[in-house]
This record gives sequence, C-alpha cells and structure tokens, in this order.
Amino acid sequence: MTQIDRQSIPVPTLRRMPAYCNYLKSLSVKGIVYVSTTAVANDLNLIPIQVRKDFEYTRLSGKPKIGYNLELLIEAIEYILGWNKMSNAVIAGVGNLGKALLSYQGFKNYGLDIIAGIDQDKKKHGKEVAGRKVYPPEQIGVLVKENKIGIGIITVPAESAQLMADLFVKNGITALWNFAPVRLNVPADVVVQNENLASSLAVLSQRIKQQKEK
Amino acid sequence: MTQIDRQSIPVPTLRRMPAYCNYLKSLSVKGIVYVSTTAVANDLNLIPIQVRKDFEYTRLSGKPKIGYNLELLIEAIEYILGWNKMSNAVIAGVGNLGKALLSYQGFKNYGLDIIAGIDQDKKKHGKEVAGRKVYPPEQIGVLVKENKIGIGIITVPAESAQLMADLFVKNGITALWNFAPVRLNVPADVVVQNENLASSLAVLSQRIKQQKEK
DNA sequence: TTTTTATCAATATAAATATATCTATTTAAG
DNA sequence: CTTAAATAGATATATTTATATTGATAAAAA
Ligand SMILES: NC(=O)c1ccc[n+]([C@@H]2O[C@H](COP(=O)([O-])OP(=O)(O)OC[C@H]3O[C@@H](n4cnc5c(N)ncnc54)[C@H](O)[C@@H]3O)[C@@H](O)[C@H]2O)c1
Ligand SMILES: NC(=O)c1ccc[n+]([C@@H]2O[C@H](COP(=O)([O-])OP(=O)(O)OC[C@H]3O[C@@H](n4cnc5c(N)ncnc54)[C@H](O)[C@@H]3O)[C@@H](O)[C@H]2O)c1
Repeated sequence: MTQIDRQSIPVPTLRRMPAYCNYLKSLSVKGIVYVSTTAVANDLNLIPIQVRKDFEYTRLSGKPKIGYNLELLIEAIEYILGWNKMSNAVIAGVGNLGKALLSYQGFKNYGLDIIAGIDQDKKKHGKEVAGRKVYPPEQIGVLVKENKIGIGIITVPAESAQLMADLFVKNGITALWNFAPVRLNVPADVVVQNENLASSLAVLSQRIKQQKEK
Repeated sequence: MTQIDRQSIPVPTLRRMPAYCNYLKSLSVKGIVYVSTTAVANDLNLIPIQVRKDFEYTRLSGKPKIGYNLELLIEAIEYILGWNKMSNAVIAGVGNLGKALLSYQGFKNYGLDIIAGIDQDKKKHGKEVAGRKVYPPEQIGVLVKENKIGIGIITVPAESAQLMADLFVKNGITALWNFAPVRLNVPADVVVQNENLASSLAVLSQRIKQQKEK
C-alpha cells in the first residue's frame, strides 16, 4: 500500500500522539514556528524515522532543512485526537479513583469533560467533587439526554463494573473507559477501553527482574 | 529459534498475564483442577492459539483433552509476574491520584506494597492515608534504607516529576512508576514505567471516531 | 553560482506479534 | 480394545510495527 489510509492509524502511533501534542505546544509558546523531526525525536527520546512516520498520518508535509509548520502540526494532531472538540462524560463510582479523575484538570486539554458523577452511596448524592455533582444511578438517563454524554467512565469495584456497563449501554452510551480489573461484556458496537494498572505493573516487575539479572 | 527464551517474554504476553492469573484464581476457588486453553480463551475473549502461546512461557505443558494443571499454572504465572513476593514502594505526591493509589487494596495481590507517602505539603506530614504515613521529601533516604524500597511511584504535578525522579534515583531507587505526563530523564540502569492516561484516551477517541463513521 | 548540509519522502528490510495449519497424544466413548 | 474427539505442541504464515536505506529538495554556506 503506497497511500496511507488515514482511517487506520496504528495504535502505537496514536499513543505517541499526545506526547507530540504536548511537546509541540510547549515549543509553540516559545514562539517557534518550524520544527524538524530530528529535534522532536531528540527531545522525546525517540528516533527521527519513527517521528516522521507518525507525522505522515497528519497528511502534512514538511520542508527539508526546515521541518514542519508547528501550528499546522498541532492542529492536525488535535484533529486526529479529537482534542479540538469536547466530549462529555459521566463517571460511575465516586470513590478514591473516581474522585481523583473528577478532580483532574488535565482532561480539559484532552477534549474530555467529566460533567457528573454517579454513585450508589446515598451520602454522596448532591455533593460536589471539583464542582461536579454526584447523582444516583437512576439519574443516568436524564444526564445522558440533557448533556450529550458520549463516554461512560467506570470506577466502581470490580463486582459492580458489569452492572454499570449495562446501565450505561442501556442509556445509549457507546463508549466506555473501564478502570475496573474485569473484562466487560458489551454489544459489538460499544467501544471499551480498559485501563489496567495490573498490566503495567506486570511489565514493570518483569523489567525490574531483568535489570537485576544484569 | 525453537526453544523459548524465558528471559524475553513479549510485552503483550506480559500484559495479558494478570488477566490470566485473576481468571485462573477465580476458577481455582470453584475447585476446578484442570483448564484448557480453549476454555480460557472463550472466557477472556481471546483465541486459543494465543492463550497457548502465552502459556508456553510458563514452561509448563498441558495434557491433550484435559488442559493445564490450574495450581501449577497460577504458581508459574505468579512467579513470572513476581507476585509471589512483595516489593516495597514509596509514593511521591499524596494528592488526588496519590491518595487513590495509596488506598487501593488491589496492589497487595499484585505483589506491591506502598509503605509510605512523600509530600511537600507540611500539612500532610505525619498524617495517614489508608494506614500509610506521609513524610517530607527529606525523609526518602531513611525510608529507603529502613524498608528495602525497590519502586518509586511518582504522582506529583508534571513540573515536579523530574525533581522527584532525581531524588528517588539519588537515594538508590532503580525503578520508577510515573503517572505524571512527562518523560523522565534517568540513568540507563533505572527502569521507568510511564502510565499515561492521555495515550489511552487518544486510542479511545480514535475508536469512537471510527465507530461513528460506520 | 556551486557546493554542502540537513531534512523530508519514498521505499525496503527487519523484528515482533498474531494467527493458521498440521501432527501427535491422550482420554473418553463405543 | 478400538476408535473418535479434543487439544497440546510444533511449525508455518500473515500482519503489524519498527528501523534502515536511498534519493530528492530546499536552505545556507562557500
Ligand atoms: N484506587 C486505585 O488506585 C485503583 C487503581 C486501579 C484500579 N482501580 C479500580 O477502580 C475501581 C474503583 O476503585 P476505588 O479505589 O476508587 O474504590 P472505592 O471503593 O474507593 O470506590 C468505589 C465507589 O463506587 C461506588 N459504587 C459501588 N457500587 C456501585 C454501583 N453499583 N453503582 C454506583 N456506584 C457504586 C461506591 O459507593 C464507591 O464510592 C475498582 O474497580 C478498582 O479495582 C482503582
Ligand atoms: N488525578 C488524576 O486523575 C490524574 C490522572 C492522570 C495523571 N495524573 C497526574 O498525576 C499527577 C498528580 O495528579 P493529582 O491530581 O493527584 O494532583 P494533586 O495536585 O492533587 O496532587 C499533587 C501532590 O503532589 C504534592 N507535591 C507537589 N510538588 C511536590 C514536590 N516537589 N515534592 C513532593 N510533593 C509534591 C502536592 O503537595 C500534592 O499533594 C500529575 O502529574 C497529574 O498530571 C493525575
């Protein structure tokens, strides 16, 4: 295939995109206008070839000896990531992790707005976390309708995660971000992104082991 | 290569290991003794070939028509993951995320014990989060010496992350789990595992986009 | 202007990972 | 005891991702 299929950006490339975006923005505030893949690679501990390959998915082209136009590049990456327009989300489970995510200001830069929390715990109903109200599960329907919720975030204990997923799906949410360590069963048209700290820890443990063997 | 090199387990395999482990343990409590890769694959939405490939890294062999011995399999995976023996960790930054991680009971099953918190904020010193005390940064040295700390967890704001990394490294910690959205500069012999929610969100956004195009 | 140099772009190769196929083995059923 | 079915294990192939190579191009230097 000689032409790059814009629709199928490799996942590893996609995962590097936010880092590019943040880095490029940091250059932008310094008043820099052009950036070369060599420079990017150098600062992000990558190799230039990989950066160039990744940038190809923006459909932009750079100028030899000069590099890419910073503004256009940022715009293109933000477009790819969907960071240029906000998606509304609701988070189910306002416990330790749920509160942390609700309080996190960084998501705004990533095009994500968690507009409300859902929790079983009656004591939490009506309370606010970082300016976002907590509602009982029965309220999901209303919340979704009134706020164009696209994403459901799951931070309830593992045993309730499937229940919450079902509730989200029943109310028309088709994208789930799941922090509970379980595999969710959902209809084929629902997208699930699992966040699994155990997986990361597994990789870290292994690397520590190998490090010790040297 | 016909013989599998035990030392170099592919990262994707490694990332699946915790899910296997949890699943197998759930079978174990039901009194099941043997499990086939077909059954595992079925329940975890994987394909049997992949499960079999992954299990090869345990160096165990299963019996046709029967499967693998559950106990041995769990033991082998826990050994690979290092979950059979505890590693002590310290977490720097007892804010929203830091508190959530400190409070998380799941890590105990993953061989990780976060024994203390480190924070700049004087108001937090001496306080406890989930039974773990919070200390000022100057205390790291003592903590490391007294508790055989192997892992430093970084949940401070991005701008302080490098500072914390340096402090950890200076005190002999050679493995970092970094939740701040920055790339850390560390000596070559220090292992860094970056946890990047932005990356995951990028993948999710993209999948939502593709979903809509259908 | 000509040469040099940095960098992009296109193409090729390699490595890692996932999937498929085939054979041998074991057990359970007949 | 024989046979059929299930499944591990070995090997082969395909796919995806990473890296290397080569040539073209534009800017800066000679
Ligand atoms: N805390 C962490 O650092 C961490 C790390 C990794 C994964 N996780 C996972 O995230 C999830 C939440 O962890 P946590 O530490 O925040 O737990 P938590 O117990 O602090 O919070 C869970 C919250 O969910 C609510 N809840 C329970 N059942 C519910 C239901 N059916 N409907 C609505 N709300 C319900 C509870 O009231 C509580 O507020 C767990 O699945 C955990 O495994 C947490
Ligand atoms: N909260 C989230 O859900 C979330 C999600 C993804 C990433 N992160 C990242 O995790 C990090 C922490 O996020 P947070 O929401 O917990 O922030 P926070 O502001 O709630 O907590 C930060 C804590 O670090 C402490 N701190 C600051 N500088 C320090 C220093 N030099 N030494 C020691 N302690 C110091 C502060 O006192 C505070 O307690 C950030 O880098 C953030 O980008 C957070």
